[in-house]
Parts: sequence; C-alpha cells; structure tokens
Amino acid sequence: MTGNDDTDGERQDFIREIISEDLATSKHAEVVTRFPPEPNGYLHIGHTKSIFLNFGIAEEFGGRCHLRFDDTNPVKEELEYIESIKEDVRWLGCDWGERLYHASDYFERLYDWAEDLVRAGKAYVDDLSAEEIRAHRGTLTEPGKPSPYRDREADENLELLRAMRDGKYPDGDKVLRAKIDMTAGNINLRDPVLYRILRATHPRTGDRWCIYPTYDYAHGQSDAIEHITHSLCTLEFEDHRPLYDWFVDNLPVPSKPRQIEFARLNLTYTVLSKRRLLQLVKGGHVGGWDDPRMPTISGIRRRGYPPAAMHDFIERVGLAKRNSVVDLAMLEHCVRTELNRTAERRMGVLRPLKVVIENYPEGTSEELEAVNNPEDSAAGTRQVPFGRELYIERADFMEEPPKKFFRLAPGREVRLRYAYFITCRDVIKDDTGEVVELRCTYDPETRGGDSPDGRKVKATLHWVSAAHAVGAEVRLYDHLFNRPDPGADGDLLDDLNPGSLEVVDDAWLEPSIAAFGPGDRFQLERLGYFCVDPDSVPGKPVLNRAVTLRDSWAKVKAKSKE
RNA sequence: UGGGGUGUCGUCCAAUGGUAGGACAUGCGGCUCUGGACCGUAGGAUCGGGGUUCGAAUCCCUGCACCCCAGCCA
Repeated sequence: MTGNDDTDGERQDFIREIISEDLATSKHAEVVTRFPPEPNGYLHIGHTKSIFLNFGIAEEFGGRCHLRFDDTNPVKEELEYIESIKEDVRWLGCDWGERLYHASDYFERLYDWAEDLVRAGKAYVDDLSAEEIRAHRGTLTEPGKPSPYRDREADENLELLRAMRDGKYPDGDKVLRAKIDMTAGNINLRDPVLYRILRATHPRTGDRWCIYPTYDYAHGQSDAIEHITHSLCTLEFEDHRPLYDWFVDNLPVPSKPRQIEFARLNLTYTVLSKRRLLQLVKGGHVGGWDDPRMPTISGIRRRGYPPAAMHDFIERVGLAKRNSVVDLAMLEHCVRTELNRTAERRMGVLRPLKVVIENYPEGTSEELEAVNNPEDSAAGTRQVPFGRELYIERADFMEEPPKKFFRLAPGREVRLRYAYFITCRDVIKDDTGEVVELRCTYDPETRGGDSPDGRKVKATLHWVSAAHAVGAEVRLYDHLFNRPDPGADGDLLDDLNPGSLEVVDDAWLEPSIAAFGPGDRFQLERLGYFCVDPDSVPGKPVLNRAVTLRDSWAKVKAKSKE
C-alpha cells in the first residue's frame, strides 16, 4: 500500500506488483530482499526509503531481508560506519536477525569465478593505465577501441591474474576486465573492470587481499549467492542491469536474482548525498554527523523524530520511477502527527516575562492537575506547582495589541493553562522602556481554568512557577539551507541558513521535565515538540526542538506584515 | 549528437481503454482550557501536435522537456 490511499487496501506500487505476480506464477516460492549499504558514511533519510522498502516487502510477503555491507572498496570504508549503520537500521525498527552478510564474505568465491571467466575467454588482464583505459573507452557518441591486451591467451591471463592476486604488481598496474563489447552503446558493457590492485587494509579481511572486486562484479553475484529474489536499487543503476545480468548468466551462480530500479528520495531544503553531507561535517558547518540539523538518521534521532514518523512518511511518499522532490513539510507533518498522538504535554517558557500575582498570598504555593496527553487518556495527569511569581512567554503580552491579538494586554483577562484566569493590572518597564514585569491579579474562583460564572477568555497561556522552574538550554532549529534546492546554482555553502540554529539558554521548564532523560520526547504546549539532548547535565537539561506546532497566529502575523 | 529512463494539481502518489482521485501545502469556515489537535469546505493537473476508438492520462505516430551513464566509486 502506498499509504496515500484509503479506499483500496489492495493498491500496490510497481515493485510490489511485480513481486505479487512472481509469487502468483510460482516464479518464486518466497521473497528475499536485501539492504546493501556501503560502509563509507552515515545513513541518511534517503536510505530510509530503501530500508523500509526492502524490510517492508520481506515482512509483507512473509519472506526475509538481509543486511549486507557492500564492502568492496577498503579505501573508503571503515568499521565505525558499519557500527553506525547497524544502529540506525535497528533504530528504524528493522530486524535482520541472523542475516548479516558482507560482500567480503564472498571474496574467495568471487575470485574463483573470475578464474572461470578467464578460462572461458570472457575476461582478460589489461596492462593499460587508468588514463589509457579511459582513452580507449570512447565517448558517449563514439565507440571504444579494444585494448592491445584484449586478446591474450587464457593461460597467460590466468597466470597474470594469479600474480595480481599474489601481489606481484604495484597498485594500479593491471586490472582484470570482462571481455564484452567495446562498441556497445551502453558504456558499462565496454569491457568493465572486474578487479583492481589496491593495497589497503580492509575493515574485515585486513591485508589478506591486494586485489578487490568492483561493485559491478560483486553485487549481482552476492545477490545470487544469498538467493536474493528481487534486488532493489536506485535509478542510476538502471544501465548497469545488462552487466548485472551478464555476470549472472555467465557464471555458475546458485540463483538468478532480478534487479529492479526505483527513484531515490529527494527533499526540499535538504541535501542527501554522502559527498555533500561529508562536506558539511568536515567543513565544520554543522556539529557532526548527528547534528540535529543533519538529515542523517543519527541527526534526526537526536533531533527527536520518531521512527514511526519516518515509516509513515516513506509510506506516504510512495514509490515510482520518476525523479521527484518531496516537500519537507510532508515529513514535518508526519512527525507532528506521530508526536501529537504519543508525546506527553509539559509547559516551559522560552523567553520569560515575569508575572506577579498581586492578590496571591506571599510565600505560598499549590499544585494543580494537568492532563498529560489530551489525545491519550491513558497518559494520565500530573501535578504542576503554581505560585505568586510566574514566567510567561514574552510573545504572549503586547502593550498595544493589534486587533487579532488575543493574548495578554493591559486590563485584559486570559487563562493560565490548568490554573486561573488572570488580569493584567500594571506594566513595569526598565530605563530603556522595555517591559520587565507584569503586575496581575487572579480570580480564585477560576481554579483549574474554568469560570463558575461562564465568563469567557480568548486566550490560554502556558506558564511556569518561578520558584519551582528548572533552568534549561533549548536549541531551536530551522532549515539548514535557505532555499528549497540548495546548491542548485552555485556553491552549496552559499545557501546555508545562518539562522538554522538558535540557542536559548535561559528557558524555564516545569519541574516534572527533570524526570526525562536523553532521547525522551514531549510537547511543550503551544511551542512544539522537544527531545532531551545527550548534552544535558544534572540540573540543566538541554532540549532540541524537533518541530514546531502548526502556528496559525504566525501566519496571521506574517500576513499583516506584507 | 550513442545508450538507458521519466513526463498527471504548487509538491508526492493513484487511476492498468470507461466519472482524472488521495495526501501534503494553500485559502475560507466551525470547534476548542494548546491560535495545537479535530471537523467541514474551496481552488488547483494529464508536456505539445496528429491519429485509432462510441470513449484515450492510458494505445499508435511525431515532436519537446528533464534525469542518468565516458571511476581501477557505489
């Protein structure tokens, strides 16, 4: 189901249709998919599409999904990445069970098959340099020319290949190439490289090998070895498919997998490429791979996006073959929907304005009952302390309110959530004319927030008791880039949003928030959804704002400014 | 000017020869102890030109636009 359909649960995307058909016609008895990351970076939101697709299909069709590291290039790959990828996949709720594999598990078999190809006259060792190979490859419009080494005898090739494996030649000195067709329109078929000489320590095989298979030579065969039935990948591999099939058809592999391509995910205001993400991290433009502004899985986890929201998002985005860019607002909608359902409510004030309740007895306080989650009665209630001195949000008071401003103003009565109606009696300013304190009175009859005489107020404000509040640092995030297509016409860095991070270090929170630990998510009423950051220290929580609430007042305000 | 793909509301995805529909976004109402949530409602699309057909987003022809490929990256 694509998730954007509510009348027909049968509807499927084109890949699920193919699989259903393969099952119906008994082409396959079971479905086996795989998620095949290269451990050369951190996973990002784009990968969630592939992860949920592969694991989701396996689950829906009662099959299985393998986690396979495509570790064929030790120059770029690291153990650190392997660990982070596993953690991220697990966090998304996907379980590969015992089915953890690596392309490097198959290096021995892949090599044997390479000898088979050589013996069959379908592969040869080429002495040409990388530059010469490129020159011989031709261009998009001109055919390539055969290498002078293309017609070496099988025996000589075999000897050379073994010598390559045994470390007799320096890096880059020779390669093994498939002998296919130097004039093919599809450049991938112009005698692709199968093995290159690379003296690099592999994260798993160490220094056992000095030749490594290329992606093209390793991927399809790895799929076949694992009896993958449907090998799902992104569009740019579409014209590798003939090569993929060529290997599977020319090698004694145990099964014949089918590669199917789909469009990768793109998001507005976001970059999703390892190269550009690495650029942001290495350049110090963000705090690291897990900076909450990063579209990495570790970034959004720290930011407070729940895995369930990611799943919902991927379902809604759907699956097709056309390149597209999804509106970031769609993702934020999914985050809000999930958090609205599951996150408990709390109160906190970001930019405090002191309020003194003049007719509230000095030196006393009381506890008021507050609902934890109006969307979930099972979440229960909690007690919130109230006293004579409070903080409210600075933005909730205006000395000269415009027509549509419903909040506190001189002489006006509003409700303090779950507490009392208060009326603003006096405004105290400092030398510069800035409002520093409000003198108010409360109506004891309105305890809990309802007036016995049926009197209405137009606004309800959040607040905290000054005597009980916990000081906190709150990090507010905005889009990392200030245009929907960052880097589209020029330097990516020119499009960085200088206001993407705002740190508020004198926020006040209701005391119950101290009970939350890193990773816990909750709503600060009227402000948004927040997540406790690991930077928190005892007595001084650090909060990340995952996403704001929808804010129709902000829209009214923005419109009146135009 | 080689090969491989893709063109449907602003955005994403459906409609598989038979009323172009949903979601997000946007506008307008309602409701509300969160200007939240929720409910209702409106506007908004088949790349162009021919053809086949009672009937075309769908089939055919022909243009056009966009994406990918010339790593010993994946």
